[in-house]
Order: sequence, then structure tokens, then C-alpha cells
Amino acid sequence: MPELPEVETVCRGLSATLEGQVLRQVDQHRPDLRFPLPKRLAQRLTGRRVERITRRAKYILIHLDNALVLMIHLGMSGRMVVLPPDRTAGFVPAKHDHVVFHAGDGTIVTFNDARRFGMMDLVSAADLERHRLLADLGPEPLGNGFHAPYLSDKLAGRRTSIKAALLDQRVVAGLGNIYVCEALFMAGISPRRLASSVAGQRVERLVPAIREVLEAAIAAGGSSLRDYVQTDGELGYFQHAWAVYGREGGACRDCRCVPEQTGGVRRLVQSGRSTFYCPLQQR
DNA sequence: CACACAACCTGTCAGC
DNA sequence: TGCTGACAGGTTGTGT
Repeated sequence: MPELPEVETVCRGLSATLEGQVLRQVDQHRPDLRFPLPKRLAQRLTGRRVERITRRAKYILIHLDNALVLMIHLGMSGRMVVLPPDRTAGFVPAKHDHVVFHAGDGTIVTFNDARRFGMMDLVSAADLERHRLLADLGPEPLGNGFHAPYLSDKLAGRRTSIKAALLDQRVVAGLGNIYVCEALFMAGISPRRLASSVAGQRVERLVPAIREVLEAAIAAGGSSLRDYVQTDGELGYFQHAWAVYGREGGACRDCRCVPEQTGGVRRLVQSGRSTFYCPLQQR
């Protein structure tokens, strides 16, 4: 998926197009995604006004005027595609357009998810923080609750790799495979290093590295793999800035060594996920 | 409890 | 062109 910066980008796009609007019609084309969709989802959303759209970790939170919140997770392949009113003539749902939202001004927003690892739920605003999918999440990496003493404490005693620990949403919420690789590179920390050994100066480097990587990606409008599309349908472009991710055998962004001599960026598998790193710059 | 791994499902790409 | 296998941004459930 869409990791935190992509979800943030989607939320900003949706805020601009949907906030204040009434959902005139909602079409549901299948009963389930990763989990069953809420009962009578379309009926319960129809006629509701969108108050505001926020984000928690990788969840899109659409706050409605009746104190309900539509939670959306994009999974690996989910997208929210916005069709402005002047481009909806002859609209026909595309393959994998599982839920379609029609706004009062004619805008159409489609939730498209080929792999169906995404999910949606409709919950009361009062219970939001206690929702089972949100209750155990760690702090937002860009928020005040994420700092070196906190992270140092969470990593202490963990016997797994720093890579796996940072992917654990209970440690910090919103990082995914790409940005963990990128943040570890920026901090000069090997992804193979034991989590509990990341302390002191290393944590002091890691926390700002995580923030900078995420902020740069958000500023670039979210990164992209080939099939990720922002709310306006344009492809993101931050992928051009990846320092190590997807660059196996090549030079990392900052390396002055010659890949033909050093082997360049290495790829390995940790907890079933590809990790990319530069062994010369990450220890 | 903590961790590794398989499973969920479809699409794309490289190689033959 | 067609087939096969590997791989893909995430999370949950199971087993050790």
C-alpha cells in the first residue's frame, strides 16, 4: 500500500473534494473486502454529509454528520480515484471498483482494490479510538508522541531486527516496507541490526530520519509503484527519490563506491519482506 | 509473550 | 503468444 505518506496524500485530496458534501448515492458492488463490509453500508452512508477527513496510521477516517466514521484501509493495492463532475459523463465502474461514492456536486469517488486486502468499517465516533484496528497502534511518527526516549524504550529487549520492529504498527504507526528501508538508510543503521541494539546515538539519528523520509514523501505527493494513483488520478513521483528501495545491485543514492566492485545495494528477505540496504553505509 | 511464517487475492514481469 | 514462477505497498491468524 500506500504507506503513511500516500494515505496522507489521499486524505488531503479527499478533504478538498468531499468535505462539506452530501453523499447522494453509494454503490456497493461486493459484500466483502478483506473483511465483510458493514451491513447496509450503502444505505447507512446515503444522505450523510462529510464533516471532515482525517488519518490515523494508514487508515482514512471519514467523519460523517451523524457521529459515525467511515474507516478505510487501502491494503496493498487499494486506491481512491476522484472523478470531477466534468469527467463523470458515461461513468461505468472499472474492474475492482468495489464501492462508488457519488457526491452532491456530481463528483464520483471510487474505491478500487484489485487484491482486496483493503477494508472498510463504519463505527461511532465515540468508540473510534477503541476500535480493534486502532486500539493497539503506536504513536504517529510525525506527532509529538514519537521521540527518541519513547522509541528507545520500545526497542529495548526486543530480539528481532530493527527492520521488523519498525514495521510493527504497535511500535510506530504508519511505516511500511519502503519507508523503513529508506529511514534506516538515512540513519546509517543496518536493517539486520538487533532492535535492542538501536539505542543512544542511533535512536537519536533514527527518529529524525523517519520524520524526514515521511515528510519528504508527503511533500512530493506520496510515492508510487506502477499501479498507485492519487485521488486526482495522477501518478505519484517520489519513487524517483528512493535511495535504496528497489535498487538491488545498483548504487545507493549517496554512495561514491562503484557497484561493479562492491555489489551495490543488497536485497535480503526479513519476515517475508524484501529489504534493501547499502552495507557500506549502514551498520 | 515474542517472533516467524503462511494466508488472504490479483496483476505484472521476467524467463523459457 | 502463452505458460510458469516470483514478487508486490499490509495485516491477521496460527504455530513454535
